[in-house]
Amino acid sequence: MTATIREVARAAGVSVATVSRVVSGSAHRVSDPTRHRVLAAVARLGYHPNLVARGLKKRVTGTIGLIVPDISNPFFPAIARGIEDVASRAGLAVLLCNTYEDLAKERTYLSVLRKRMVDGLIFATVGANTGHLRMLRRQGVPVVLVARAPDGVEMDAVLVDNRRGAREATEHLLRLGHRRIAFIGGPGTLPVARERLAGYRDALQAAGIPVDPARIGDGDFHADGGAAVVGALLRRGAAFTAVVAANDLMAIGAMRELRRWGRRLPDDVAVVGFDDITFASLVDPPLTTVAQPKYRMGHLAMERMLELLGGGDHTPRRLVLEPRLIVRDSCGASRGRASVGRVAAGAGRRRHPVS
Amino acid sequence: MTATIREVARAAGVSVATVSRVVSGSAHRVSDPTRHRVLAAVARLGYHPNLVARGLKKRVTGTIGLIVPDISNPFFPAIARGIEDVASRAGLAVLLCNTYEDLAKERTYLSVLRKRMVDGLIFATVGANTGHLRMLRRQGVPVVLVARAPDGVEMDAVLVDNRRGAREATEHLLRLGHRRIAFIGGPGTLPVARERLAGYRDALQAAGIPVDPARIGDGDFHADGGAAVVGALLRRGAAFTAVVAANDLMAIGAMRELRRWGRRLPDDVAVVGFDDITFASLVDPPLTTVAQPKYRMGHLAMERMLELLGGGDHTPRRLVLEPRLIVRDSCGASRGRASVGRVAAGAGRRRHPVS
DNA sequence: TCCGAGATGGTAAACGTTTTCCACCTTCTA
DNA sequence: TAGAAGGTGGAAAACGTTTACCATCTCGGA
Repeated sequence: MTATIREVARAAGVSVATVSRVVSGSAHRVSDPTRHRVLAAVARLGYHPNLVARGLKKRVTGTIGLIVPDISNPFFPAIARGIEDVASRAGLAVLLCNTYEDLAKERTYLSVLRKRMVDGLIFATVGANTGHLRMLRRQGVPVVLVARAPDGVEMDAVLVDNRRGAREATEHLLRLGHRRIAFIGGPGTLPVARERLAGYRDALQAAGIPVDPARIGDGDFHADGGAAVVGALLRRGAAFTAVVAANDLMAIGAMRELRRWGRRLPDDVAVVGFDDITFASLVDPPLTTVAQPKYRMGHLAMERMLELLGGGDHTPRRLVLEPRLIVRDSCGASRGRASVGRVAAGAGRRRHPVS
Repeated sequence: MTATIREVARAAGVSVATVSRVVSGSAHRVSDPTRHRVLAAVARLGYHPNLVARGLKKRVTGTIGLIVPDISNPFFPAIARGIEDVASRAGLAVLLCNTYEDLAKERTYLSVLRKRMVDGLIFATVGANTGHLRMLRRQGVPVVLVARAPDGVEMDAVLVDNRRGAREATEHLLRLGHRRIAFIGGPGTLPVARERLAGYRDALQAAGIPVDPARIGDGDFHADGGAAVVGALLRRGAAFTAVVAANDLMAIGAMRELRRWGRRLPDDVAVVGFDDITFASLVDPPLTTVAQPKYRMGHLAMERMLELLGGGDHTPRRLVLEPRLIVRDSCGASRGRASVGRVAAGAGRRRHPVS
């Protein structure tokens, strides 16, 4: 079908070695006349080197695998773009795989991408289970984790301080005078979800407010899940004037559900999310949220991957970036109803609790 | 690093052929005792077949390439998911590449994925330029186009009737009594953008309303672009009571900008989008839009790819699906202010034109 | 007892590259 | 004029599989 290097060699009247030298631009010098004859033959036959064969010989494929849990959560495309930009500058292609938070699928993809199909692996997906990761590391496959990492495993990772982010979000609500703050968590199996829950607890405890399990629900990081948790809370008669969601998708779903129940946002209920996906600023009211430097995380993760690929220092490095609270309207702060000063002075207003 | 088939053979005391037979599950029978010895060796050494080598020999790699213009537009992840679900059931991995609407990047990726790195290619990205596509086809690479296809090129494609979708969106606005309808188009180079513009024109002309170029702006399919177009229209003093946007992202951007200018939605200006991305129903007001069957399109495209890969009938088939108007609040229809009947009877209300 | 048919498993040739040697020419220097 | 040095390009051995072909063994039937 496609021409092989052998046919080009025959057409140009040279050896395959010579053809290989001119098309792969190796250090070996080839005289100008031969080079031109080869190039002419290449053009005439429409030859493109077979990358699989090259990969077999050179032991590198020029592709890296990126495993994400859910490509329809805009958070991950944002990271992916950071990764891709760096990768494509380095001439690498990115093989993107979706696990839909399914560990079995993650394992399947892993064995598909196994060593040599891919030069390195970036995971944005891993839950608590780390067996396969350790195995990879033992086999010397370059791996970097991004956005999510299990605790206490020694691997390269680019993360955000989730606990601190959730704490700041909660503290912001506390400063605005809220005392009954609900929490929509992620799947309890995910470390990232547990960390955000911990941050929420930290803030409450620091303010001397007891953590009420009746105001905490487990979501699934999807909009519908966020709506479901809020619905359950309301049906159960839980009382809250504010909600912290463990990600923006759930926050947005929660807002939709709250509105369905006739609650005004942010007057009856304030909402804060996590991630700062593009749409956070486009929903109504614009969502106050804890921003993760998504593009930058992807960027850094891929740069680290490049180092690993280049045979640099292999002692794992954990990069923890700082999240940043972005105040928009969904928390009510911009309406100036409760000034931070007044609240800080202990004059927190009373809102009428939901339900 | 990783064990090779040769080492496994030595460890199990058999030939490489035997190992290959048991791990690749070929038709050739191997006795139970040998099979077990081999499997034991495989497990002991942590052997995984090198897919690159296998790909070289078998002439298939088990991966297909998916080239999309913009992964951060949720429209494409939705299609990707349809593709991936079918692909992964068939044991194929999907190599996803982003071109960011850049033809040069598209060409680069193409040459990276060139024959043998990938068994087939699904394009969701192609503009008017088809040279490289024809070339691919001539070389016998299975290609299927999804969501976007240049006119008059004979290739497999799964599309939506864009012209009709845009016409229906515009007609809906006309039925609601609007007479001054602006249009936010996509890049004029994209056939898909031109088709939607044509649909808008069709509707206006059928209603006997002249098409006013001053109410038409070219966007870029991004939210910011939609906002920019609306901003320019308003600054220019264009008069309109409704906007049709060539995609949801631009519609959402337009809504944001309209609000910045103090316009109430949908009372002052009605907005209709195209695509029905997830967030269309989550913004405020929920966006009336022309839904594309995204998941299904991906599904069908990948199924066609499977047929092509299976060596089935190679005469190109063009599948054109019907779009569906989804009425939400952004067009004002749900508020019942202008009944369809009254408007149809010629009693269309007058809204005060914008600016 | 012998022959043929299965069943089993080994040998070696691909697959399309890259790269290490090595050989041949020039050309320059002594 | 001989020898060295440097510039070119060819031969062939990998890379890790799969698979066509072949050899051997076992066993049942004549």
